[in-house]
Amino acid sequence: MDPLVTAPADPVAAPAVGPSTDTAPRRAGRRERGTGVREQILDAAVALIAERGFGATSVDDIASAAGVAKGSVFYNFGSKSALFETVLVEGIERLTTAMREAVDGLHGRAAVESLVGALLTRIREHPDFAKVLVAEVFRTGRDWQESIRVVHDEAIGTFAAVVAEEWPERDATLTGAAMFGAAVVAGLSWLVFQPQRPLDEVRAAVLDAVH
Amino acid sequence: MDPLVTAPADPVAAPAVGPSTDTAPRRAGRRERGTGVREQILDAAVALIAERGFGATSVDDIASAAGVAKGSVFYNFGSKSALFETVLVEGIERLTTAMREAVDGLHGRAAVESLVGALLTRIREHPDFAKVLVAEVFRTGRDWQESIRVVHDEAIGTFAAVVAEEWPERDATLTGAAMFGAAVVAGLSWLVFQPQRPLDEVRAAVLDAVH
DNA sequence: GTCTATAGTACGATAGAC
DNA sequence: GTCTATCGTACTATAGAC
Repeated sequence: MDPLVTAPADPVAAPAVGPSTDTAPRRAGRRERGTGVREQILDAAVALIAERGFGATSVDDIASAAGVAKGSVFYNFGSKSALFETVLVEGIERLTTAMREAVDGLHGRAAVESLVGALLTRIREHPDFAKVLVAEVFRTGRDWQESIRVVHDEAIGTFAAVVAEEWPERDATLTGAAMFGAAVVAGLSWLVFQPQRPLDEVRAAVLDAVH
Repeated sequence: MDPLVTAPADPVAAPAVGPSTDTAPRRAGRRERGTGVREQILDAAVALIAERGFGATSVDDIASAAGVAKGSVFYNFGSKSALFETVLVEGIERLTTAMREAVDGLHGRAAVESLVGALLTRIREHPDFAKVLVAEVFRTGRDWQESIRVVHDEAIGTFAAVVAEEWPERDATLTGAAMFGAAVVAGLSWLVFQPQRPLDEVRAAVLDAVH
């Protein structure tokens, strides 16, 4: 009766090296994503919080999944809440950038199609952040409420701008929320419950539903 | 740096009566919703968990919001997880019933319109459960995963059945997920970010988006 | 800048009076 | 069946070695 299912392999699986197997552990030459203590912690945090939720994920869990000591988490982020807020803010930036690039120069139906495709692509490539976003976006009264409001306004606002420009008779904000919701819920249903299907089918279904 | 902040007035504000100010505390004559220890606990739990999340809500918080002692929570539900699973299961039952009644005898576009209206009405009347559902529905690997899968399948399946019957060329499950997502996200955006607007406008916007 | 060790607290759950 | 009191644990955060 236990989950397993999705859980697509831990980000790092705890190398758990001692403090000084290498004397120069962070030479900072060329560095890929996920390298560097800070990035490792962020990656581990988003993966664990997506599965279990913020409250059910301890800093111990995050630290050992990232292969660092707990003290390093607090040194780099100050508190568990601040770590989570960093996860949100960085994820929002990436999501917003991708959506803005997708609509750039497009209008009306073509803009919606591009936006839905970009959103589904991001959900496929970063499902953990998508889950965290959905779980937190309607929750009021937490430390990171302001960051959440930004996600909501940016993500839905991108759809709303297209609606306002092309279909001025519609309510842009609510229609934008509906379109965003259609793409996100279909996208996560796809990844969580039937991940083998190709992206094109999902995009087609969303566009069938929202046109 | 501690939370506090919002915490918008407890549902019951802890009457905190001693054990026997009344010698016959539960005569079980006529009883409205929310009366009875079990129902008070469930109501308090869904309200608090919707705002703060499962992990950030303690059994102490739930007990005092419900005006009962912590021991009563464990006597009635056995564990914090089991309490939450009860919240989910009972909410699912009510949601499913409402949606099934809404489509009964209808087909195609009329069925979709009725379904969206029923869903928005339920979200307005029980926003706490809607928030909990959205927060948990894509999370894998928790105690109540099976209950979550049931919510997903029932709620989306109701839309999917309409799609399968009326538009057999479409992918019923994904299209149903998109429609469900459109209604839920627009509905919660409405209640959380612009609650003054009338339901009709929200329904119209959702139907604009999904037609 | 990362580690280990620990302080201090809050939590889930249980036992027993009433 | 609900209460109060308490047990044991696990957690966030900090201090200090390296």
